[in-house]
Amino acid sequence: MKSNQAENNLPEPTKAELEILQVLWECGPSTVRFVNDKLNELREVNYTSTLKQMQILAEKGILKRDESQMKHIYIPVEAEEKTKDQLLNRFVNTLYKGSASKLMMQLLGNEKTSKKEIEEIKRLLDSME
Amino acid sequence: MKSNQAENNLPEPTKAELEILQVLWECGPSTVRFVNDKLNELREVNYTSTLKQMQILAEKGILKRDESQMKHIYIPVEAEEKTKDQLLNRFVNTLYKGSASKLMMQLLGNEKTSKKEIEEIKRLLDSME
DNA sequence: TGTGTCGTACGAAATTTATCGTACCTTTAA
DNA sequence: TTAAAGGTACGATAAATTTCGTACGACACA
Repeated sequence: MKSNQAENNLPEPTKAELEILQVLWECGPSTVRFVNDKLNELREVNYTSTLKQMQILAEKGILKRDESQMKHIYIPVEAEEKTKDQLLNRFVNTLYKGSASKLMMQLLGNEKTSKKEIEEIKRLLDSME
Repeated sequence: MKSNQAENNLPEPTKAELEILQVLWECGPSTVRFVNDKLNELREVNYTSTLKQMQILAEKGILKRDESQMKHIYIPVEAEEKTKDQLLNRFVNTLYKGSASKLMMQLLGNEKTSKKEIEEIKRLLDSME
């Protein structure tokens, strides 16, 4: 008995589910075959594994699908931005007690964050006036 | 067969493990009893569950422990910042293709991020010259 | 010197997540 | 009109994570 509902309503996608969402976000509504091929560019996955995942995603209400054709087309219910927002919120809450600026500090102190990125961020903020 | 090694060396902490790390980060080196009490302020967990988790954490090399007393004292091996860095990197890579500025944009567009936070971030950046 | 309390060790069950095998239906082309 | 290719459905299994029960050793103290 564990609810795990997001602040709005949809359950948090798992790792494997997120992988699939990424493909759909990048490529738009797709068939299982297409998504599976994409995934196999990175790692080996059986077609039916991907199928099952996408069916689960649909059950959970994270994806909806067009069944009018034999090749079902899967579509994310929520926009990419909205889902990422949820994940980001969860992340900030968990690791930085909800403080975005704390996260920023971490980001800026992170050697993996390039000078170029930092410049880009500044530009963004300036243009926000 | 799944390695799941971070860019440096330590395996990624799981959810339950992260909960424990947070307590240790906040309160410093602690006994199982103490950590378990802390966790129970939020949710019900059996003492031995926490014990087991912390033993696993120690096995994995994420925690070390002082066994000189009967009440073992557990201590994170890596500094809080370093571990969070890893998690943040993974997060940015996964969701934003490694672009910190993309994450920033998401953060700034996020209604949960307050004006006050945004001001704070700007101050940070300005003081970074 | 018991006996209750508090500690660790650790196997095993429960849960969650991920992967796959098999059945079976549809379409297509020889 | 059938065989092959390719689709969905779905239970079962595997793998990873989490939780817990039980055993047993240290210590305090009546």
